[in-house]
Amino acid sequence: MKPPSIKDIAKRAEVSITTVSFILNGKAEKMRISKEVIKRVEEIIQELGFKPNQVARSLRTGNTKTIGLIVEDISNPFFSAIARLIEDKAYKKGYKISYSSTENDPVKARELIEMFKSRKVDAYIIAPVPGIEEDIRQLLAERIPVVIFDRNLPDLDVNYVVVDNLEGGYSATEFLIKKGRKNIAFVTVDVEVDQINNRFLGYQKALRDHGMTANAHTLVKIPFDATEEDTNNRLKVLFEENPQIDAVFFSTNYLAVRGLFFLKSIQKPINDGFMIVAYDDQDVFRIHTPPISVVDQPIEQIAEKIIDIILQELSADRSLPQSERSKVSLPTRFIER
Amino acid sequence: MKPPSIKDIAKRAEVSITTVSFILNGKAEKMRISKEVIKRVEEIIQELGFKPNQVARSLRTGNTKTIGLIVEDISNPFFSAIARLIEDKAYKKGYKISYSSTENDPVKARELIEMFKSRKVDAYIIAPVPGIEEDIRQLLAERIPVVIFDRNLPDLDVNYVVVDNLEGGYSATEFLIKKGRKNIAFVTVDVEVDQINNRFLGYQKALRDHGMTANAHTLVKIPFDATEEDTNNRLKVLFEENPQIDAVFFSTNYLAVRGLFFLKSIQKPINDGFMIVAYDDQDVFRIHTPPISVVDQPIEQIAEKIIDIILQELSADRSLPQSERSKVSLPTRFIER
DNA sequence: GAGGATTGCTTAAACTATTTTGCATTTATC
DNA sequence: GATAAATGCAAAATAGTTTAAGCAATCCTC
Repeated sequence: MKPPSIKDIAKRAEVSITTVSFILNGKAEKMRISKEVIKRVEEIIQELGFKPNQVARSLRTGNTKTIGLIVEDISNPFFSAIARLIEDKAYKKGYKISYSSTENDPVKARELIEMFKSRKVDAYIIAPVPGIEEDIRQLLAERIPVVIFDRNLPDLDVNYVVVDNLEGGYSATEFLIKKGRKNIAFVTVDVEVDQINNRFLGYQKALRDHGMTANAHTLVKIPFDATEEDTNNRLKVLFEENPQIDAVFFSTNYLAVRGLFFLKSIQKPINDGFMIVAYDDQDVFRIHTPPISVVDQPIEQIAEKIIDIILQELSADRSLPQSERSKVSLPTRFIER
Repeated sequence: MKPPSIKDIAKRAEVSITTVSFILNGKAEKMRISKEVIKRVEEIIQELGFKPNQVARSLRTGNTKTIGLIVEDISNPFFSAIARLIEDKAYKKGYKISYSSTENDPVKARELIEMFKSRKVDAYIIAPVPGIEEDIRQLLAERIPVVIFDRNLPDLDVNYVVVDNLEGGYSATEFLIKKGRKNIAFVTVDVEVDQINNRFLGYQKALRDHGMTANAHTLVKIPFDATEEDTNNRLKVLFEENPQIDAVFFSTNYLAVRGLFFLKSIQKPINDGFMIVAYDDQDVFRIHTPPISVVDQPIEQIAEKIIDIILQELSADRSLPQSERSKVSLPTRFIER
């Protein structure tokens, strides 16, 4: 019992396929199809429960009504929250989302772009990894809408939505300094991405502005694919070799979570003598005792901006000369707890 | 600068489209295409960077190499973790995932299935809502692979992967009873889904087995779309009207999180005199002071089972008589903290 | 009042990029 | 010179959209 095709509808209504197509696509008026025919066809569509085959449609029209979402890890709360918000808005415009996780691996990222290309997704939303600049440039050359977010790729002229990570890093560090911290460790992920770099630069700048300098010994770079155990070991070394540390700034949400577990495991209390700040406002940080101060990213705004840019480009006449790229940088908000 | 099509390759190699197609699909041997031709064509494919148009391919072959994932809310850590694990395995077999969130709304769920149908996804992974039985039955009638998970739809003969929620509810409740709790409240979501019902039944059974009965006053059903404020108000009423409560069992992860925030806000301590258990092992529960005991679902196993079933059905010869449906129920694990 | 344009409706055929079936041609073998 | 093997292609099919054209009746113009 195959689902009916447009041909079945046409046959049953005793009109041509074209006529059905016009009616389906709201061109009945323009093509001056009689009210009776429209009614008859629509009734038959109802009756047989006909739904146009989107694949055939895509082949002919060249658009799939699908947006490709490429992130670092869809199970990271930051990305899944973004995914959820984007999905909602896209859905209202008839777009579906296809997602993939890169694990910060440029090879995989490139493969994913290839895969999405062959699937002819209409637009791309990408949390990029360095090393895929050329692939993105390629997309742009084909005039396919692209927005990158979370991180920028500085030498690429592309729409982006990021937050001011330098400011974010600065505010977190300054907070700690004002709380009298003298030895602020910086724990980060060992990936050369723009947003992480900026968080570090903000940290560095805040230190300098207050007459301090970053200490190479208390800067820990943890590989993205490090296990929890591995992470713990590195943190252990950090604290053993640098007992003077009186605060830690974690540059990513998941590292901060691991850090909290680690501190709990070694029973190091977080208090007036030892402070923590994290990136991203998540439940864990609010619920922790004591609560953890964080640099909060405006997730709703980020998602909204992304999808607005995408939908706007999708609806724009692509034959016209391209308008300016949208370059959006949103402020972070430091939440003191 | 459009990407090249198979036609361009054929023209450049001075062979027919058919030949290129055979080479692309590894049928060159079988179709006795000469080594030289194969080599020449492959070189040109390389040179022009040709990637077959998956849309055209799908139209012709009838499969899209896409799996539709329909969950309650992709930003819920339980679902996003599942999504991530499924994605990995599917990707290795050349499948992509398209996702959507139902918000427990049967109307939206039905629309999503329709949308996926018109997009001709090859298989469905669904965390179902009551009211979509008929739509799923329809899919099954068309012999499309479907796995439902998280919740079962009892009157449907379909593959499913669930956990033993009755046992889960039982173990959590029994733990509290053994800890000497006399008045255990049950806070749940007001949706008639199988897994939530079973958690309640487990709770009820444990009470009965220990000579107690569920108290209707300490059973709180919170609408799925309730705001946090709304949730707080309901919890406030619960505790004000039932000061005798000495434990709460939250039937879902997000309600437990809200509950913890609420308890924090009214400064009600969690200790030997007042205990909490939650569903799903999440960071928040582990990091909380004191740590919260939970009913842990084996997420990796769930994801693995789901995708195994799907991939197996996708690779099976659909013309053959259908083999038995897979009905998987995995054990939960109570983690005492 | 003859020829062309317009109107209102409908349709045949082309097009999208690929797979697949059945057939055609060439070359080698005896 | 017939047969078989080797090699490759034409054309149909997939399910839609879109273009250009057809038809009959009416209107316009010189």
